[in-house]
Amino acid sequence: MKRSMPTTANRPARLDIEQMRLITKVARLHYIHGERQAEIAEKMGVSQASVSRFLTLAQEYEIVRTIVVPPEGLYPDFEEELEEVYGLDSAYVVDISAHEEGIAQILGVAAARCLSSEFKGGPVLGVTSWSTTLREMAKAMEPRSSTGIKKVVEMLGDLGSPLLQHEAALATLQIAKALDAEAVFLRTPGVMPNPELLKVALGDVHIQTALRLLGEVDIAFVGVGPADFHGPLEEGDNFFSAEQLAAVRAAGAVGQLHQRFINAQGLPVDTELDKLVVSITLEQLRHVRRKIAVAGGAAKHTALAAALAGKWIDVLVTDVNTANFLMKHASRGT
Amino acid sequence: MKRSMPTTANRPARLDIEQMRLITKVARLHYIHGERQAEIAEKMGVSQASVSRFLTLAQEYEIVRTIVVPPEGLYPDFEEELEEVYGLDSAYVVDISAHEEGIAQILGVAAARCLSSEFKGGPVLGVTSWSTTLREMAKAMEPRSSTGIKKVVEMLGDLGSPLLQHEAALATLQIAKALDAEAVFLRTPGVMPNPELLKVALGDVHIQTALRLLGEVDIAFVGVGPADFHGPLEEGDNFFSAEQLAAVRAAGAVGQLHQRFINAQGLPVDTELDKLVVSITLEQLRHVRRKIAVAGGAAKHTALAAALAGKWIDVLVTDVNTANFLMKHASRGT
DNA sequence: TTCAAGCTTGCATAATAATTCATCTTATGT
DNA sequence: ACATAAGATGAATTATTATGCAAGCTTGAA
Repeated sequence: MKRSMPTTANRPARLDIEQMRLITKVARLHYIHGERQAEIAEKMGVSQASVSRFLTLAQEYEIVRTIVVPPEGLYPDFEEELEEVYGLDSAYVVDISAHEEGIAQILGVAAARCLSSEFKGGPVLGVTSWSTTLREMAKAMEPRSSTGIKKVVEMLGDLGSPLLQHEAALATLQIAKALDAEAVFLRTPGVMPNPELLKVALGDVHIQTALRLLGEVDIAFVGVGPADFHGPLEEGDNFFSAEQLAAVRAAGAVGQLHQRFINAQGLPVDTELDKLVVSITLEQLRHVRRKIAVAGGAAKHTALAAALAGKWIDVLVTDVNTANFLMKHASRGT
Repeated sequence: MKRSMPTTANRPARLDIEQMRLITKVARLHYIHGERQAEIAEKMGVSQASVSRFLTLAQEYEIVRTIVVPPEGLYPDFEEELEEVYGLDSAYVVDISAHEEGIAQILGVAAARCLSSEFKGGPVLGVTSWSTTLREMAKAMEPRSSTGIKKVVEMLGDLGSPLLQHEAALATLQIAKALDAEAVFLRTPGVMPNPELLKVALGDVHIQTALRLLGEVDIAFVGVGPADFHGPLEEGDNFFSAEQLAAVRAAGAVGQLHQRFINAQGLPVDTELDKLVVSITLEQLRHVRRKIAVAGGAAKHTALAAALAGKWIDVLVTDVNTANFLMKHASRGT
């Protein structure tokens, strides 16, 4: 574990399946069963040096991933208060003060960790993989079976660049695989230029299947964001124009859930834009039993407060600063 | 990362928040930024030893977790479980769905690895080339030298049509060639109509040579099948009659190894039929050092479970569905 | 066939990490 | 205040892991 860490994993060409098997086996023996390289080497009839090299390869191919989870329960007071004030089923507040960068990664990892307690029953899980946080969560998820989840369905069409779309699809697949469930994609632009094009898209049978499934979602990762450009999005790619966003803000929108706009009280802001979006509707979202939001960072403060006010969230995973803001906001409001 | 791995993380009492932050920070510096313990120690003004201890704590508190994600199509967890539950030397599980047509090749590679890696001293290899799986394997085997194998001997006489017999002989030859060994054939009907004809066959000197060699087999590809017609066999050609099979099933047989019947516990089912078969006896098979079974498919599930129960298999190569069945079967059994 | 380029492997060893042990701190009972 | 035990800490040591290098194996061209 020396200098092979720079995370910038160069992705060499695909390897022989036999090689992969070997690497995986070695990785499991070392990291899961805790055997020393020398032991493994003897067992497999190779040199310790080779075992070391296999483990390096395992890192490069991301067969092994080392994740650092911010410790849980450092802020029990915040968590209880948030649950109390906003009527949440549960709140997770993580500490990001020690870490300059990568809030999305930290939240994602935290979310992956609290999955185990949240996932009971419910055969259909809804995700929005275009969110950076959720993609990080996908990476940090450990494969496990016997979750009740049968299907993992995307709740929002494509946004952003083709590269981003690809990554989103990959993340959905990773989540599905980790839960031993089937992935259902929603491969169509998430925001259409005009209502007619949306009608055309709805003709596709795959799209129809996915959209029908959105009415049966049991657990959803709610995507919360400001009524503005944010994250990896820019004007141009499958998204609203600056004018459209300005207009909807003028109509009172302060945030959106899967690109469905809401005002400060959490009520839907009904505009024409709503007819351009391919995503779970607020009406459908209302019937989801468990709505999980994983979000943090100053940019999302107001939107989160709105979503909470509208009771759109059952489980919140956020950072301590955001928790702080939300508490102050609540006391100001009342 | 020495011997603190046993997963049985004892959960020490809750720690100070500052302590937690410190540990998290150290963990991130080390695992995410890849800094050495000495660097971190200097940066934080403590000794390298302390950093090491912090990292150990991080493991214990599960602030760092190392996850192993098997590549698509690999099932190391199944393999380990099978080895554990059935006391196998090694198990090899392949993905059927992904490589619909290439599965035979994968099995071949697997078998070749079993042969090459573990045995130096075993000069006699036993095969049953009438099995479809084994013939496919023969085709896929790459020539390799320096296996200790000197002779490849057929362990079961002819079954099925003349064409099939020809293919079987060819497969035996291919395997022998690939291993740079001598092929010893057993060119006589595998199932005789009556005991007298069997005696006649035993008069042949070639047959005698082959049968004598069966007592010295070191490695065997065990042929496992149901107590029924199966594979390319039909009533009529060198095989039991439907009545005979029904009778032996009534006597408790659920499967057979080279046409020697066994019951659900893997114990021999002794009937008259045993005197009609020209193949390695169960008694002889028991003394084979390495018994390799390459088998899959729903038809063989029960028979495989029986063979495993009777400890007739040391190395198992199978498909993921069969592995699944075998695991469920094992847990039901206990 | 022969040769060389390009890989792979294992040995020996350098680099890194874990542990022991003596020492120092701190908390607590008397 | 003193004694004592429990806990931390770091220097030195031991254990483990990574890597430079040369030898061996393949492949492909001549």
